[in-house]
Amino acid sequence: MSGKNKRMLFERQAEIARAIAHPLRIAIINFLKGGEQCVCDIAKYVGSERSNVSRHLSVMVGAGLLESRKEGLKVIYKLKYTCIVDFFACVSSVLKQQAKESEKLLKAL
Amino acid sequence: MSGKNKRMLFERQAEIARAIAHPLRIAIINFLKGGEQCVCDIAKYVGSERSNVSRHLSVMVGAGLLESRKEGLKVIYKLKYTCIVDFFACVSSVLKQQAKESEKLLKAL
DNA sequence: TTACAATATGAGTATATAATCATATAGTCA
DNA sequence: TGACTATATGATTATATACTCATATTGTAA
Repeated sequence: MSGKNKRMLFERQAEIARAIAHPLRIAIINFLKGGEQCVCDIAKYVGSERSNVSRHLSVMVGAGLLESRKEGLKVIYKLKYTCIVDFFACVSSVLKQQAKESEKLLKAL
Repeated sequence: MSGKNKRMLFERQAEIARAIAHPLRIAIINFLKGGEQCVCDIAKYVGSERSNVSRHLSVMVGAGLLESRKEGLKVIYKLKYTCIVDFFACVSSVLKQQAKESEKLLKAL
């Protein structure tokens, strides 16, 4: 792959990572793992203003992580690619290893 | 898990995602997949100022993704958790699916 | 039609992040 | 010692992101 194409790929990958990189959005992804949900229920779940949640949802739609459909007054969002969830498997293993390290350190005191 | 602990977990996960979410840092991670490297070589590889690269490296060290050691004048950085690389497997599959979609759309015109 | 509910979005403000340049620190070697 | 190299970091500026409030849009139902 050429340098220019690599740069474009890294840019797109960063876009997706940025779309994940917010605690509220991670909470939303976790909620949507259990199935599609409307904005109002997502807002209730994550405990934030609907307008704010709506913006975070559109960030993720923009990055291609979510898709939505209308159902009467409501807009229903769902995860488009379930493999996003795998990301958290990796992150969790990192956090676990970090926790182990701190534990070791603690015992050494 | 309690709501408070969940929030803390999401915060830590977001921290890690943020530490990945920059094209330069993704380029660095890709470079380090091949083995540990000094700042000067990383800077050459990604085509950026050493001071800038140094900052990006410290962001990733701060999030616990990298570790470093001194070797004479040089500081050598390496990936601490190789599973970080798995994240890109997921992202790549998302990008591939998105590319397929655009292709379909293109053919329909 | 009017009143209401769910969602989206513009505007403003606050905060975070990134890049650059200058400078500091630490190690090497003549 | 002094000159040099690799790296880190303070200060500045530019840009991006997040949150809030007010308002617009769209659909429902009386």
